[in-house]
Amino acid sequence: MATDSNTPIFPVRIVLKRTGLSAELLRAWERRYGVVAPARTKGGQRLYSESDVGRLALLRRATLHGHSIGRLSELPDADVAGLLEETVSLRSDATEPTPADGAAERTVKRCLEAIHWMDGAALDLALRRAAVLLGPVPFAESVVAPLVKEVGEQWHQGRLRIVQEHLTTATVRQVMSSLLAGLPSEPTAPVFVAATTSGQHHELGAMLAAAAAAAAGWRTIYLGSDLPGEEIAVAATQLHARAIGLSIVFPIDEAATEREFTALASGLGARIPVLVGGEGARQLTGLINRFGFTPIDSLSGIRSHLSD
Amino acid sequence: MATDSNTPIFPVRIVLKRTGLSAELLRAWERRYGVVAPARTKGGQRLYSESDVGRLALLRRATLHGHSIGRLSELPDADVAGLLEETVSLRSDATEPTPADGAAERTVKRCLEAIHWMDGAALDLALRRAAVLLGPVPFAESVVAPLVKEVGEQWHQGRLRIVQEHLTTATVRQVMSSLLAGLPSEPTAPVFVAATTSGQHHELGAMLAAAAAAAAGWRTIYLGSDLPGEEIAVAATQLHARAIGLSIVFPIDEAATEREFTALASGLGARIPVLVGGEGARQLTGLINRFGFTPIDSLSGIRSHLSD
DNA sequence: CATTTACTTTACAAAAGCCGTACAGAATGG
DNA sequence: CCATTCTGTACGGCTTTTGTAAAGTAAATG
Repeated sequence: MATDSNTPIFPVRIVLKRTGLSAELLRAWERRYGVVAPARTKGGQRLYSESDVGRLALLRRATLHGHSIGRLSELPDADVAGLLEETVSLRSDATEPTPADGAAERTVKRCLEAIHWMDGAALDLALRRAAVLLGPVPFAESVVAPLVKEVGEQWHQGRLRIVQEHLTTATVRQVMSSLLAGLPSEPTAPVFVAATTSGQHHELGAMLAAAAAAAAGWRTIYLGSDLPGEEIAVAATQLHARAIGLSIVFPIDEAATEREFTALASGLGARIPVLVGGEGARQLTGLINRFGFTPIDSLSGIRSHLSD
Repeated sequence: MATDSNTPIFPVRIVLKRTGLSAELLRAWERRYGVVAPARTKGGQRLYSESDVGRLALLRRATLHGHSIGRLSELPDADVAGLLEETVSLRSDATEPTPADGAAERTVKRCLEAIHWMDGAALDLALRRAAVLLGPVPFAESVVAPLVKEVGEQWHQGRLRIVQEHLTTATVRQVMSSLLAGLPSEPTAPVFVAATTSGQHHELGAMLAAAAAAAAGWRTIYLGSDLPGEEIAVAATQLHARAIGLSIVFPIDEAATEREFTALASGLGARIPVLVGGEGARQLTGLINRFGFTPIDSLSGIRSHLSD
């Protein structure tokens, strides 16, 4: 092929965009540590290859997690990736604070501010920054989930307008879906169907479930919000889904939910596990168990359930 | 064959229209980089072939995404397309050059098929391919708009299930929003607010309006569907919107729509133009005019209105 | 034949890059 | 604690790249 991952083709501005580095810093890294050695045009301008970009993005994430560029620069890509993986996973159980750690809270705060001013661009920017910094899964767990919860509460208390909630939904959805698009998915992987039952208009919970499933390697189909149980059943059957994720937030209407569950359960020929999350799941555990569904109270809960 | 994609038939002015290039720039590209070598008439005027136009459109889009024309000019079409896909954040399995003409119709057909089988991945892929190939505006006009219309009709006739409509919405939304994210936007550009009034759950019309506005250089805020008129007014005021886009599809309920319009109009302090599109706009022109709003019947209608 | 459209060449200017150098805050190591 | 790196950032002068404009001529159009 004419363009493999070592063909120098990307001008510096694209590299900056994709890695989030500043021009000065990138040049400093090259000059001082030789992190990459881009080809040059006749006139002397840099031309980077796909693998250069990958390495730079990796290095940047690693530095943001506290590693020093001087040391990293001597390591091959694989080692950097290993190191990064190690630190990120360490953080989750060792609760050792790293520089990137307060980032989640700060991002949530900044997002709430942006939502208050209805500044969609700022919201988008803050979210994307955090997404790059943290990686898809921690981003979903430590930024989106708390943000959604907070927005839900404020909206419930009348401290946020409907538009603000809508704007949040639209923006978060954009960011999440562009993240999901970046996750690899095997055509043979088991299928996960995410949706929200009739009357449930808050779709971010389902979106989060979809993200968690996708990150766990499942092929994820996101059906959106406000779907009759019967329809969900049809889709799940036709798609040979191996699991279904529902989100119930508000209103928490036990009778209506029961109707939907009944329709869903009777429409499902085979026994397909149904995971139910969201604020509503906490309050309706009885109902959920009665149908043989599984209540979920955190994103990591989804992950562990999907591992089976 | 008399007219294959290499037959030179297009005079320069058509090419300018279709690619969005300026005459000077096009000639500069030919002179300096030899991006295409059009045939000439006896008198020396340029005649471009279909594949020339395709290549030029592709190159233009790639440059807008930050690639430098000097490098791109050395690459064959397929590589440019590959690069573009990559930088617009897609993964490609390469192959299939297809810089062809009936692409739009074929894509719509393929999409309908995918929708029928609820194959979200295939739908996504088909849409993204077409989006890269055609560019945002033609994509919206010649693929998304017809597709949405067709899906709406089939759904209305009961030939499509609710899930299928939802799946379509979710997927199209993803693709569109990743496209929109790629469009440049000046912080000083006028603001366009797109939404759907209460009771209107079909949001793709508003999404299309948002795309058209963004492509015309506006800063676009997409608020989503099912919003009370009052809320739209608040958002538009706070954001200093210079225009508002609404989409009305179904149900076409004149009384309800009038209520929403009243709330919207009374909430808008300054006179802000309100564009109303969708199937409903055709049937409610009287109402729309009564409020001083502007009925819109095509995407290009939006564009021309926003030029003022 | 007059007006519009298109062509070529030449030139200019803004944008984007490059480099060297410098500086300040943080981290490191005695 | 202080001195010494290590790192990120900034400035200023220069080159390359790219888009746009001007001037003069020729072709097309009605």
